[in-house]
Amino acid sequence: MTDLREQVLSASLALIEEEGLGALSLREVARRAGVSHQAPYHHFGHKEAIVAELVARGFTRLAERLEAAERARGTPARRLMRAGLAYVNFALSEPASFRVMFRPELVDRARFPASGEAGSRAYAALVRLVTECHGDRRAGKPTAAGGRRLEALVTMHWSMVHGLATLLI
Amino acid sequence: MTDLREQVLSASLALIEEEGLGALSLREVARRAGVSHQAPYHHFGHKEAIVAELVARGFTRLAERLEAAERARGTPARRLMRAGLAYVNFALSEPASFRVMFRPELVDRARFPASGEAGSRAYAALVRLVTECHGDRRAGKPTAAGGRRLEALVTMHWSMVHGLATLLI
DNA sequence: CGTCGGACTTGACACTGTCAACCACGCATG
DNA sequence: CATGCGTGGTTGACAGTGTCAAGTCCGACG
Repeated sequence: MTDLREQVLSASLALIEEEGLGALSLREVARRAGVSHQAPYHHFGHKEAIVAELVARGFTRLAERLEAAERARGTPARRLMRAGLAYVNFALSEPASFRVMFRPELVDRARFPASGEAGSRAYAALVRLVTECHGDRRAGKPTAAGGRRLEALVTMHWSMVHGLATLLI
Repeated sequence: MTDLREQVLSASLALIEEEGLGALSLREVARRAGVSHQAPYHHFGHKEAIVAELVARGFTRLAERLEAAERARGTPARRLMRAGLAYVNFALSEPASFRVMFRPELVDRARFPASGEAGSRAYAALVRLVTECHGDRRAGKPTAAGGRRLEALVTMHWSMVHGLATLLI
């Protein structure tokens, strides 16, 4: 009724959740919002812009959850564990957002910088968590030499928890 | 010219490689093969069937590479490492296949069992490699109790190498 | 010779994203 | 007060898509 923009976004998310990402159609979304097929287009310009906004908001919410885990009490390892759980929980509670977020070819991050920034924010939280955790802990097997070892560690953790989340949904 | 079926498959792969997965269109493929827009349809029935065949062939080639790594000489750990390299190399040498293979919602594995079987074959090779490797090696941190520990280990390795491969392309 | 089946074509349909022009209304300004 | 204008909305069109239906061609086989 009131704020069509929000209505379009939530209808898109619902549609993705119900019928899969391929079924996301501006016209169907408009139909669900009870509005003509060009009304959403007036708010967003391209279909890509809708997806970009969904991605940006999703990453923002994910970043918030990770940052909350960061502020939790306990050892660094415990905080990292909490963040991993938060990641998986996010994927389970918002599968539509999660799926759309990790489909980089859907939205050109150069043209929609907000999406990229939100993603970077979540990634930065993960980097902090891992560095903090491995500052006083030795790594299991020293993957490689040089300063890129940290990056490799982050990739390792991220890949593991992301793979798990993907398998669960 | 001769075998339209093969021509359609390779044209599809080329199209995905050039313009991304979203641009895969039966009609464009037909155009490239210099044939009417219904000729491919006659060979495959649905668009999904083309993708399913691409997926099945991709997984078969990946499985072959993993099995080759399995037969290599050296310690189990070395063989596992070789398999990981083979995995990443596959992703880099056939990025179009790789991308289409790990998009489960594109092809319904119940309706196209060949795709699922090829995937299982690759997964089975990975399971053998990991079990062989961790039979005489202790795990770094015992993730959980019960017989599902092996499965968790496989997921861990697979997620790591898959995440790496995804990041590289 | 006939006919039969597979490979292929042409033509249509509903659907999509997007462009263009048009309408209604609230609001600041001449 | 009238005027113009931007904002949110509409209808109508266009090219492109996947898919269905019917027709055409041609070689193999009775």
